[in-house]
Amino acid sequence: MSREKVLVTAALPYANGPIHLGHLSGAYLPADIYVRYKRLNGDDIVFIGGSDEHGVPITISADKEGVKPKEIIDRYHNLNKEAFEKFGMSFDNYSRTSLPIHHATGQEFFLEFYKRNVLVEKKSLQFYDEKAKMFLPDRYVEGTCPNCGYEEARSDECENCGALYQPTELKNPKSKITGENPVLKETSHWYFPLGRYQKRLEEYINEMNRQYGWKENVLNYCRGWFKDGLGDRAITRDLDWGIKVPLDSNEGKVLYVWFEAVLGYISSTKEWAINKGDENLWRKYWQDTNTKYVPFIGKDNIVFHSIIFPAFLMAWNDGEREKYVLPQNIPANEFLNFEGKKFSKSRNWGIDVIDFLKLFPADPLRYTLAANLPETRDTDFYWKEFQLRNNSELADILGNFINRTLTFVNKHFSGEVPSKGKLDDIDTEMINLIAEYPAKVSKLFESYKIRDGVLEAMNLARAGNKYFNDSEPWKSVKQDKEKCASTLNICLQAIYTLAELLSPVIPFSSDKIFSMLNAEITEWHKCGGENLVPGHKLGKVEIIFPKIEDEVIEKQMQQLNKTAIKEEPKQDEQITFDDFMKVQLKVAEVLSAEKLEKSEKLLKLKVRIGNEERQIIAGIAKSYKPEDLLNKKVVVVANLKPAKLMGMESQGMILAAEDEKGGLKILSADDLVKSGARVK
RNA sequence: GGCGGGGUAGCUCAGCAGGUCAGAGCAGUGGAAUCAUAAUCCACGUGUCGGGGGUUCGAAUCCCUCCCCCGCUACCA
Repeated sequence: MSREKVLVTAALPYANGPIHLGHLSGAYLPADIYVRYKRLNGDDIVFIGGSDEHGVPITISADKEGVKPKEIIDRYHNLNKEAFEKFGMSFDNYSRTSLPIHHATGQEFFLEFYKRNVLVEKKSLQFYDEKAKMFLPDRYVEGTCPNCGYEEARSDECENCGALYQPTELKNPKSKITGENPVLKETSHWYFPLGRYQKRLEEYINEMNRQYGWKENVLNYCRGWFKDGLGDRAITRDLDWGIKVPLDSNEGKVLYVWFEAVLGYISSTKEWAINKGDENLWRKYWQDTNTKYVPFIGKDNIVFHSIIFPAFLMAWNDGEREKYVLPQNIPANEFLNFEGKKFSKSRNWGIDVIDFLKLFPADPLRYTLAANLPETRDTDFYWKEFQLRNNSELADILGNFINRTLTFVNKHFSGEVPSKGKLDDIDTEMINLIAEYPAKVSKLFESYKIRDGVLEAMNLARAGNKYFNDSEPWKSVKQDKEKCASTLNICLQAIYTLAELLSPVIPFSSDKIFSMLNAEITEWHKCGGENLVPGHKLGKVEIIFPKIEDEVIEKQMQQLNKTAIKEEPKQDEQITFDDFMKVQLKVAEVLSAEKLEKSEKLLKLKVRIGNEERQIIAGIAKSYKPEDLLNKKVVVVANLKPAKLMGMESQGMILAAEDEKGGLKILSADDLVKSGARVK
């Protein structure tokens, strides 16, 4: 196969928290295995990563801790970089989007689009803090909810009653920064017109899929987006933290993080080129149609890499300047869950990479994750499975095969590779089998079936054990030393092959195996041949994969359950009489009812509770016609906080129960009961 | 409610351009062997492929419908 030029990127982790095992499974580990394999395969490959360091969540974290955003991003950038290094990620460059080179790249794209009139400008009213001299993002404004009177409501939504409204409706707005009353001021923002590229994007994806076979999950996500239709997306924000919009008239504006983060791949490659001493080297990858660009990501990132980023690059390529390559394939993975549930920082469910690697070496984790990558659907990480993969696969099958072979050679052949003599069928079959492996595993890796490739490689260790057993060298050593020598020679070659085939997966252990063999790794396609010559002196034997004891795993599981934050109380939890009496159920009489336009399910009702009249919006239009309800006596929750539905205030809730067919039946009261009577 | 993803052996998962597709690994049972980290090797699975209906000569694989789980989301009451 001819040498390929490959550009691999792995999703930029957001520098607002530590990465966990799920991130590794989604993007980083498969990317790293692929890249390590491609390097051995002799391909011209560059592997790019970095931290995504802009955006509002980071400024909020900073505010919460009373520190500058820089402190947050430095902390997590360094933490995650260290975690990646310990995990064995072999990035050629791990950059960060706060660097000048990235700011320049983001601005260059913006200006290019701006000058060529690709962008659309839209004006809107937004809160402006005159003291701080800045526009305030939604989350920086607080005020009194126009609906329920809650005093700490956000500018466009109330956390208390759930109402949504325009910022102009908010009462007593206050800036969270200065405490001053902000004024509404006109601001303009730039939008990227994704819709203009939809047709070309669809063609691009269809063509790539036709040629390279994209994954079903990726195609489905794209189809969903296309079906809804792509619209304009704002690419600027009124914020201080981020890349400045490079226009004089746009003081105080930055590029929206989603616009510039994907460009981080490009700027990180630029940084790599500079470090390499050739500042234009990055162009050789990004701006050459022969490059195979493969971004590894998790499913949450599909839209950015299959639609938005390609649209940017198309827009750029429509101009006169050097053209960029678009992704050739996007091997996005689903998610890894943890012990049956989603990773959750707030519930303290899961484990961070950095913490995991304090407890266990990287390779058993890499192998366990690789053997169960969420390539076709969500999968789970279980502590028990981790132990099992380590003990019964890495230690018992692979480790033991290596150990039994090497100790045997040490004992009977003074630690030197024995020569092959006359071969039996079983020997030639094994030699042929070994020789098939590099291509076999290669084929799977090339089609991004990383999991299958890893498991297939491990099968060679199983075959090795079988061959060893069937050949019975412990017998032949006494009766037929030549046959015994052949057996051990072949086993050693198999170990060499295994060390190489598995080196992308368990690089640290692979190095150890090579040093035990006292040999160097070779090109991928050669590793299935005879790489250890007779008489070659082997290195010192050691145990590569110690077993993990039950107690160690149990301790982790206990730890997890102890620190996990309990979920909501169960539904069958009992409540006290007082609890029940907090809910005021009253009989109400329906005075009028009408269907709400534009709503499938909602009816607007006027009811009388005693002397009081109320408006209630009820989601029962599918089961009742307005006239069915007139003068009916129904049961309502009288002290429910009002809520806004479809812009109409609902001041209560009508009790209804679902019938067998999924329709709703209202609970009605006997005619003798007076309106306003308490139900208890 | 909408959208998306799933429901296949005890467990974790493959298979899903319809015809050796009823699978792998682990666990379990029985046996062989003893070089090795008590590690290996061999043999053994009657699973309604979530339920029901349909298309077809033939469906886990296509269509319809229902049930359940997960994620995102909404005019949840």
